[in-house]
Amino acid sequence: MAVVPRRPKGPPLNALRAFEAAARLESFVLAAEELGVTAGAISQHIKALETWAGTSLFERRAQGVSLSASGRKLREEFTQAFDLLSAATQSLRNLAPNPEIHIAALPAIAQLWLPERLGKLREKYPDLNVSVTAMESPPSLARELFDLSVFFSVPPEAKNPIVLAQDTILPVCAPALVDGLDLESVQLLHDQTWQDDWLMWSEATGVAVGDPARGPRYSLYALALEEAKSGAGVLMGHVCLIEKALQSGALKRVSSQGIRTGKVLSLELPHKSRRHPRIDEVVRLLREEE
Amino acid sequence: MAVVPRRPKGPPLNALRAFEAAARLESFVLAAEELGVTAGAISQHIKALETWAGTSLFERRAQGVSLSASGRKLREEFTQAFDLLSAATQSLRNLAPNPEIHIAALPAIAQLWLPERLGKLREKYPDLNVSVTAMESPPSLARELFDLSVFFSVPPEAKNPIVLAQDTILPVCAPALVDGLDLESVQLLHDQTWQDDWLMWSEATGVAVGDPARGPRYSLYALALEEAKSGAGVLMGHVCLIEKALQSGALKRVSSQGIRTGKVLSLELPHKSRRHPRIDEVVRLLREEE
DNA sequence: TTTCTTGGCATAGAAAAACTAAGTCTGAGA
DNA sequence: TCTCAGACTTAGTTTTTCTATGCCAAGAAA
Repeated sequence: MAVVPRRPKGPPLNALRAFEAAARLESFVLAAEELGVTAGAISQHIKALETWAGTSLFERRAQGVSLSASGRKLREEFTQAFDLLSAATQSLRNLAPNPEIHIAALPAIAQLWLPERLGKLREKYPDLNVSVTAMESPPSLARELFDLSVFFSVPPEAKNPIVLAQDTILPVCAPALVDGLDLESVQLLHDQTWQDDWLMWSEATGVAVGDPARGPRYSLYALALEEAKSGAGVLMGHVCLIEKALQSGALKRVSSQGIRTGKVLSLELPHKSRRHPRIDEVVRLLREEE
Repeated sequence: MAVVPRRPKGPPLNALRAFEAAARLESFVLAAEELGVTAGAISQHIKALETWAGTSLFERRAQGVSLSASGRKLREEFTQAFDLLSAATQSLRNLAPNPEIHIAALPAIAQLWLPERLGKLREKYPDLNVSVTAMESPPSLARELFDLSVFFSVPPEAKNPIVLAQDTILPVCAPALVDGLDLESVQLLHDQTWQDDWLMWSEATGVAVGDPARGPRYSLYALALEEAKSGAGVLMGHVCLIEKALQSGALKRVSSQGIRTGKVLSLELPHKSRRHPRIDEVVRLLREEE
């Protein structure tokens, strides 16, 4: 009692941030991904915080963590605080004379859809400073420092998406393969993350394709596309991503029956108060309004 | 253009905290003190942040820094964010089974006023876990993790102070010295931070004391008090701090003319939403209501 | 003037924190 | 039963952060 220690320090800020992310996502792995570190780091942060607070924050289960009752109450407070902090940081970034425009997109979109548009953008506004980060799932724009994101989503999912295109799929292959093609026996090419494209198309059109799961899988859609161009098989093409290959004749439609997947190519922006000063120019161009 | 780097990281959180403190206090030195580090550390954080943002945040002058126009706009945002964060941290701390009660006080108060009360407190609630930190100026209770502070202040200064006592001063000395004492020639004892006590008293009472600045200075009031007890001279006594010495007879009043300094001994609490669950018991006892 | 004091800057080295990598453990589902 | 996902642990490394020191400039004081 009545010791006189040095000024008491709060817990490490990074540990608080780790807690907030883990609490919001209810997963150390997802939190780690959002913060760009390994899950082990998150685990350590949480442990440090639990030690500091003298209380346990998560209930560890073998297949994932869940917030303990006490942790749940805190989540809201911390999320609010870090949202504000993130907004302030965005303002700070926008102070710079010509701040970079950070775009987040699905790898396939980043490789196949964006480049052409960004080329035009650069032509029109040569001073803009754009960078693109590819990732599997859309970042929280309230938290991460992106100025714009382009992903596929099912419509009621996002808050205020700007719909750029419907996602329409139809099979395509190299011109050499197209004559006398038998969809029931030819190799089918798949993207890792869109494994049921073939099944969906076959069911929707009634066209028989044999085993819809046969054939090689690629971790990148752009890779599958290259393979298709060189005649490795038939790819289920997402129209908005293969426009260029169709125009140039590098790929041909195998069937004219395109179907909608129900997803849309959607563009999202952060809250108004934290938008990049020149984001409107970019959005207008991406929507092809000019 | 269109590189695909790893997930972009924001600036280090600690740098943001340093900026917030420096911006609010408009001084690296004060910010360093608040955060419990050296000024050099703050300087480095700010520089890192300025590099990250590509903009300068402070205008450096030889006798201190001032916020640049762009920095000023950000201050409010960051202060809000860190206030929230600090509140959330407080909630976290209060989750623990029996969280410590952190008291901040002026060194003199921590040494001379608190101990007796804390003794009673311990007697009445033996399970309470109290710690005391001495510091020269009152901490921001919205920011630092204190549950209660006791300082001298001039009334309109604090937001919601609980006034514990008026600050009344009068000269005291050891019993052996009191007979035939000549205030114009005896040694006067001073506390470093209350150098004008003697002048104020002399002017208010009209009693001549010779040169009011003569005699030794002590960096701690408790030290001056000990010296007075052992007969080194006459101390300007702050009544609320020397009650015990007067009661025990270790010190005698040299004059019965006490005057008010205009300051009050005041107790402050953080905002309601972040108070320690058992703070009311402590406050009641410190106010001597029970 | 000259000197002193205050507040900030730069740098090197030391200390602390954060991160990764690799292996372990556990429960769920095939 | 086997496999897998998700979390944990630990050791070692890398990165960040901090301190200590000396320096400099401008205002205050002598």
